[in-house]
Amino acid sequence: MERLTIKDIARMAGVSPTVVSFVINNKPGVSSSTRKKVIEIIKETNFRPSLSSRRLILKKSFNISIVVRKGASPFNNLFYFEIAQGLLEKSKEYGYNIVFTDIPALGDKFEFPEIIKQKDTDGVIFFQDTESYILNEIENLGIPCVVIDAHPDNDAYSYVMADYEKAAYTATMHLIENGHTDIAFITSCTSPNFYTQVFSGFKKALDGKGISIPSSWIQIDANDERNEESAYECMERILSTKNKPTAVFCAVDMYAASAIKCAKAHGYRVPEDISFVGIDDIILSRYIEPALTTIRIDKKLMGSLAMEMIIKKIDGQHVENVIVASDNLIVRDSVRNLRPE
Amino acid sequence: MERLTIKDIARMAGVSPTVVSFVINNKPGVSSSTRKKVIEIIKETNFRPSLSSRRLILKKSFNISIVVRKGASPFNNLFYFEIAQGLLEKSKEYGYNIVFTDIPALGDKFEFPEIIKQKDTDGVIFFQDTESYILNEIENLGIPCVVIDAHPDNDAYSYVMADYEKAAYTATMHLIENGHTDIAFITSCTSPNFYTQVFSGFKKALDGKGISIPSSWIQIDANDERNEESAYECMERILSTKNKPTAVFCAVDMYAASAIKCAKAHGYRVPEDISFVGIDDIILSRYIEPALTTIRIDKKLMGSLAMEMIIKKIDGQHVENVIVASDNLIVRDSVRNLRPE
DNA sequence: ATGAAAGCGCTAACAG
DNA sequence: CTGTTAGCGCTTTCAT
Repeated sequence: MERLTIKDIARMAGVSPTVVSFVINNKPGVSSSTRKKVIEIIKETNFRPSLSSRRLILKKSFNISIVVRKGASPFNNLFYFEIAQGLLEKSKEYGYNIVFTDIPALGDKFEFPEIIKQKDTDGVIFFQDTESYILNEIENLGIPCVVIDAHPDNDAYSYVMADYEKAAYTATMHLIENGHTDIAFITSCTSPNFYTQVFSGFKKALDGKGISIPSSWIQIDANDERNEESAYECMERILSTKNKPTAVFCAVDMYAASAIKCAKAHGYRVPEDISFVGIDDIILSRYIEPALTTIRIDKKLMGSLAMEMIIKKIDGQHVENVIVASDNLIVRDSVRNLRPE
Repeated sequence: MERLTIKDIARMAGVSPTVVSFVINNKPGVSSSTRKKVIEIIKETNFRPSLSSRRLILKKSFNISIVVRKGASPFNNLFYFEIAQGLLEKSKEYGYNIVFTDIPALGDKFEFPEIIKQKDTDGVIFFQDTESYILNEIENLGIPCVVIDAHPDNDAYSYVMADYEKAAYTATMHLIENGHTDIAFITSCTSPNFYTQVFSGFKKALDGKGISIPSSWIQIDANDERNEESAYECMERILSTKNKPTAVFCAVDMYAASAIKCAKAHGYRVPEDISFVGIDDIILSRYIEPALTTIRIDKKLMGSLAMEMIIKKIDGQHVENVIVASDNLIVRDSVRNLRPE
């Protein structure tokens, strides 16, 4: 079965291909009667114009690449997927394909995927922190890009990120509102921007209530590569101080999972002896024991916002970076209320 | 900066576009000296032929769509991601784009994504169970497809799936080898094929040792939609029988997670009082307490096999369905050894 | 071994 | 308002 072309439709409708093209593209300059006729035939025949031809003449690929980091942790992968769903939904409205690619893990020999080298993409969306030389190269190729959930040092690139300061503030305040004043803090500091945000949110909450804590309760050596062990060690250090905190705020749910494991291993009950809050609301958080109270980061929203941004950029419009509100507290079982009822 | 074309390269090399096309496509009929010259210039200029043109003339999209179910559980998403990585790796070798799409959740009004309607895809890969009328429609459109990790009722469609019978057998044998003979079983039966496989693996292990169990220990009403509650209820039913099993085999890790939760809630210690094994090795399994002993299903392998299949089908070759070996036991902490040391 | 030319299916001047 | 026509950048037949 031969594929229909615009010519066939034109013949069937008794008009020229131009006219058909016009109605397909919703352009003015066609009498409403012919337009109606053409539309009817298109519907009847279930005709779709060849994307390949349009790509060629329009010099547009109708592809948007999403690039993820090879060898990212499974938990990050889960994020990716949530983000991807946001992207996908939006992409449909605009007629773009979402094509999935990856780049080597941090530190490995870097190379762009073929789709980018061939410029078979109208825009690219990076997931999470991306070295700026990569972003530079993309820019050099003249391809618009936006990065999702990174913590950029400057505003040279478009991004959509979560408001981690607000998240940290909300998490810490929840502890305070439950009567905690002896609050420890576990975070990473590999991304300066992330660290700054999360720390200042934490501090703001404490300062607002005039709470002070020993510096040994601030542990900044968790990191994503050795997630589990690093956060575990942070918790051990906190537990080895003379005064024990009644609660610990973890910058990321994964750290909380490890820290809780550590606390239990040392004979503490959670939340009876020590309470925990995290940020992210990863799927795991519902399954650890006790289920983790946390701040939900809306990855799907971030995905659809990023999609809107990249499309604007492709269309040559100016875009503002966006920071999505991140104060959605999910109360589960990891925080004990110290207040008298 | 204007994009280079095959014409430019031809001019620079002092040959005709035809020749350039020939060398790009590795076709014979070019003297090795001119070939060398052309190759050199291509390298120098970093030239890549326009994919759009090739698509048009070759009538090939160089796209392979992967279609996932909208609203699938986050756990499935994680599977998807692993599969996607397998696909991705392979796709690079063949120069296809992997484009990500979704279809409505089971039961919702069905519609194909645009990329398929437009036939802007050379093949499609479905993730997990897919209604056969959908597969039929794709076939009608003349687009090759393969489905991954489904449990097809017949062999009309190409698929790659895990050997769940073997997995079930291996899991159950592990229990038996640890001295268990009172073994309960939690599964779903919504997919007849899956149920049959898993049940016969379980039975085979039991029969081999002449073990018999009360039928009330066989609970088949777990299901993926209400994962958590359904498996929990299955476990409650098992616990309400007069004789308690010393172990339970769960057809899927998720069921094990819920069943363990249930056992603990009823005051049983795991694995001291009751042992558990699952199948899948989802990420969660390492994090529940105790960490779950399970059979690993290699989703990434399934992805890359599916990619090889779809490419063969696109090239008009015959393909055999593949069943990937699934007896990789991952021993963790959820099984107690009843045997004297 | 190389080149000229046609054409894939569409869009967009331009002419009528 | 409608039609003619010239490409987009490649592949491929057919001459040479």
